[in-house]
Amino acid sequence: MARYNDDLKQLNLPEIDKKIRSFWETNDIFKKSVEQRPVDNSFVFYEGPPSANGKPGIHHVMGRTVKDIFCRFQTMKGKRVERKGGWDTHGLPIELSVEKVLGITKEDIGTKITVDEYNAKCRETVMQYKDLWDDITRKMGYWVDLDNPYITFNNEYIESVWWLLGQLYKKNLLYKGYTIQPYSPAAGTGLSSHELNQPGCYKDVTDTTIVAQFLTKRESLPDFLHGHGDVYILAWTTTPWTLPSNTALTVGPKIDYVLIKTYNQYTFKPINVILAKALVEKQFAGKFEKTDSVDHLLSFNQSDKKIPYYIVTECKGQDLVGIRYEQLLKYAMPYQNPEDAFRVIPGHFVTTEDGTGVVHTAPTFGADDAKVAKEANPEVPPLLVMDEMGNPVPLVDLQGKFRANLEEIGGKYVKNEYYPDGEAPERSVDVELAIKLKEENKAFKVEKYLHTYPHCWRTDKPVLYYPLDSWFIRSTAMKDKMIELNKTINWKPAHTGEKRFGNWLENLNDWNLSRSRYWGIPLPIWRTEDATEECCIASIDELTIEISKANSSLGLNQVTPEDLHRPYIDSVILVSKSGKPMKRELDLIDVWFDSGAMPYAQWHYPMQNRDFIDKGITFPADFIAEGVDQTRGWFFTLHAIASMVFESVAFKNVVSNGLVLDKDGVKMSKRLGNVIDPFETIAEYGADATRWYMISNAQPWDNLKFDLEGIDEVRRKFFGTLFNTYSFFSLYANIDGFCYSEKRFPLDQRQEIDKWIISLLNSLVKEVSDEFSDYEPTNATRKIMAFVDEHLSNWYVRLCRRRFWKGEYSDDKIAAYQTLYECLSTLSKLTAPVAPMFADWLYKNLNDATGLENHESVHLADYPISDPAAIDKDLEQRMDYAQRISSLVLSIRKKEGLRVRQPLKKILLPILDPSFISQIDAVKELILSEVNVKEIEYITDTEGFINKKAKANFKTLGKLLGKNMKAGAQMIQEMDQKSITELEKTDQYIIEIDGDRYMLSNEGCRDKL
RNA sequence: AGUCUCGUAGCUCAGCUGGUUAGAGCACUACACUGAUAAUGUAGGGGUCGGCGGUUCAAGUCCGCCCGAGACUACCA
Repeated sequence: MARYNDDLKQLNLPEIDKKIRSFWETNDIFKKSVEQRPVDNSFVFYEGPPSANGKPGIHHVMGRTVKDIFCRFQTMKGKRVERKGGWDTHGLPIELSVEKVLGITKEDIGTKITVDEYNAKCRETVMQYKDLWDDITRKMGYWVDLDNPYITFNNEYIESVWWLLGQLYKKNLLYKGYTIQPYSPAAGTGLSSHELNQPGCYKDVTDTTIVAQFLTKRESLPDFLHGHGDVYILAWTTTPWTLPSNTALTVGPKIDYVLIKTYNQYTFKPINVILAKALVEKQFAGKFEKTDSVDHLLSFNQSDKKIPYYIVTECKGQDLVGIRYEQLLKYAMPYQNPEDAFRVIPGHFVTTEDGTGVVHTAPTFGADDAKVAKEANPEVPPLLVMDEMGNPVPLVDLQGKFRANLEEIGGKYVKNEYYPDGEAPERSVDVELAIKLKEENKAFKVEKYLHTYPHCWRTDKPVLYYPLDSWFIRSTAMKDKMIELNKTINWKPAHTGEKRFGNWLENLNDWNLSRSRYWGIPLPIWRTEDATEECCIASIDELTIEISKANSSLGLNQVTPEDLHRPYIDSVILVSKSGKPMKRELDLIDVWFDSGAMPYAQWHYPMQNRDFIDKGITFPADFIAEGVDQTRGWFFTLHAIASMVFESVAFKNVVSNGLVLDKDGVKMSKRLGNVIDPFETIAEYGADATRWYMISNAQPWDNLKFDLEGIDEVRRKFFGTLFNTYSFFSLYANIDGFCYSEKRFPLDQRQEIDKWIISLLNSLVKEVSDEFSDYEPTNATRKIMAFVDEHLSNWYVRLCRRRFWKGEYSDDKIAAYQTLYECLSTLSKLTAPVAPMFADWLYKNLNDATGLENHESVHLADYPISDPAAIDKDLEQRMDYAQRISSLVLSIRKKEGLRVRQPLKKILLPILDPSFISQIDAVKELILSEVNVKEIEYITDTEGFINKKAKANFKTLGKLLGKNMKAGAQMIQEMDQKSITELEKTDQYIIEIDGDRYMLSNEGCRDKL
């Protein structure tokens, strides 16, 4: 006779893990679970590819648990859920780790090591931890196809990416332009924000700051500024070396400004200066004193201790817009439209927190500056000059030196830090300029100032903000489309989509695609030397055709490279329409484009599998999940590419999970040694307990304070209880030989308590399915836990124990077995998405013994469907009464010192309405045996035992009584027995408060005993 | 600096559109059970709901400010 497996004397989750894992592998359960479902009923899931360059951490277990849960759930709901794995193989972290291993820096590439050697090393390194990843994937029970993953460095993948870029190019969404980017002159490279955010990059530095006096041109002044003599505008800078590149002053249109008469503290010349009203006291602190008398001002003498200042008039920033001024330092003029330079423009970013409320604007060295200058009408030109080659260039070169032809500052580094050791001059350019301005009556104030400033993580020297040439995607052109499409996406949690992602889209900038690196997807754009002609290659075939054109036209002998990476692709020369040679733009593309391209590139679309996308078979995704940190990363790039190329969303539902912190809420880091090793955790506690803990403890999008004791609690409390329940069942079922071979008893032939637990079970099935459908796994697990612990184990099994061991193999006993079996079997399915191994172990133990279903694994079974006919809410309610009355009685016993062992004759139960009696009668026996009492006597108010009290129903009465609510509640509380009886009978009771009469009904008062 | 999230018992978390005495689990204490026993059950103590102010008859819940934690974006004269 078939037996229920009872090998395990006590719960051993790691043991179960091992058994089930090997069962899955030998029997190909994952594959079967996917393939048994129809192709035309798919649930599309995208795997955000991890980089195998780092080791898997506990947070990866978290993220992948979320992914796994919904994929497994949908599979059991009958969907075909393909789960193609993938590897992210490009990007800076990989380059950095290679450089670390080889002990080289970027400068060495091309000298100490060739580009192809370097790239070969990257290719090799990127998969260094693949085995660890495959291992954790298996051990944590994450089902994803590891055999056919997409790999972003493959030619097919790159080709799809090129095709996408080609689409953007055709739509005129790709362009080359310059932006201000962090740049390290010492390292000769632009820095990404990722690099800038390395720890220790922001340091406190003391800089020489200048409040400069910009002399306005009289004829451009508005009327109210006339007649005061020379008027200067004050502007503050922490980077005086940018002053020669100044081309505008920016004011806040709504900010209040004042005109002040005073004297320059260095030259003592009388001056009139304009600055923000809010900053007057800050700028005129110390040496200055305010005066209301013009005479006092005029009588000022150099030997006076304090310099007086007098406020002449005030105005709004808007009134200053358009004023022109003399160039402060005349080293060079903008090569284009110099007549539009040196004027006051409006800018909304201006604040009055620091400085003067007027921003010195040098469009070549500040991102805000460049933006506001562009927005001005007419556009303010940046200070660019022509170099020997006839190219427009800023006054500072790529080494961080002023250009040679700039008089005394020519050839000098803009910061002393850039000089080789020991060669820095005593006076930095900043100081030199400060002195010069002081002497020329152009400096209002020179001060040292302490602030944080970013430094290059490699050279440890300050970063420069510098205009660099880059390729951009004109995402701003598609902004509205992206916003509109985002509104159709179901974000979990909603605020990540509405706020974080929504705000990001509202403030969208063009996407800077360029990266000047070596290991990544090359930009497929070729240009002639003079940049007048260009082409964008969208496939390998196209490249081959263009190469042969170039070969015949230019007499070359090129072949299509086997590897599309640098350096091979760099040597390809194409020919333009007019017959000129074209070279590839040397940049690589942002790796984020790689991952955003994954819906298409994973299938080598459109060169292969056209239908997958065109017919919507694998696009868009029904579901994706990743950390919140991907909001501007993967979530955005997926969305941007889908919006721009396909005018579609890329995903319909997205779960963004939070961080995994240590148990004290501190971020895990190697430095602090608070990192949890996922392998150890799973080996010790089992994958299921780990997964269940992570999901049930906090919502996936809240940060999780990861505490091993929490896993232990889940193991004991939840899995332990379920295991014990099963052990209990199998112990007696094996003795009695129950194999569910008898016909299933209809519910109405079973005991009240059987009907009850089956009713609850069906309610649970509905709730849990709804929660999973709604991407709420935490609620689902919490509901299952409550059922298992509170109802199944603590009530059903405990009260029914006797039925399992007492007497013959009777119908009642069989009914009990059937009931418990059904609960356990259903639970195995309900829990399968979260605890796939334990669930399968439980399912197989049950089903292998009874053969009731023909599935070899729970993951091939269908998710349970709630049977509404089995749900009896009245029954659920009266059992709830029974539980509560029992608890109440036990509590009274406790208070009175009457042990449960001591039988009591009867309990008195006050009854408020007659339906209550029939409800209690149905569960009477349960209560009596539970509390060891012989009988229950119902008492009603007619017998005078009950002292009734009425209580206000605040919710309904609040509207009626308004501010008299408090008094009313008090009056109701004090109602006597007669009035209460009266109220119950007539359904009305009149109270009077402050002369106002109110008529109350039963609805407004609630009986309370 | 900005945007967003969070702050409820020693710990981890529930508290729906504002409504009566703010709830679970763990831990702790006491007890019961001894045919689920390296298991199970019951009872109990424990909270000025981060702080201040406002709206309201009524605020853990709504609004403002502040404090603290975290994430992202930016680094700005």
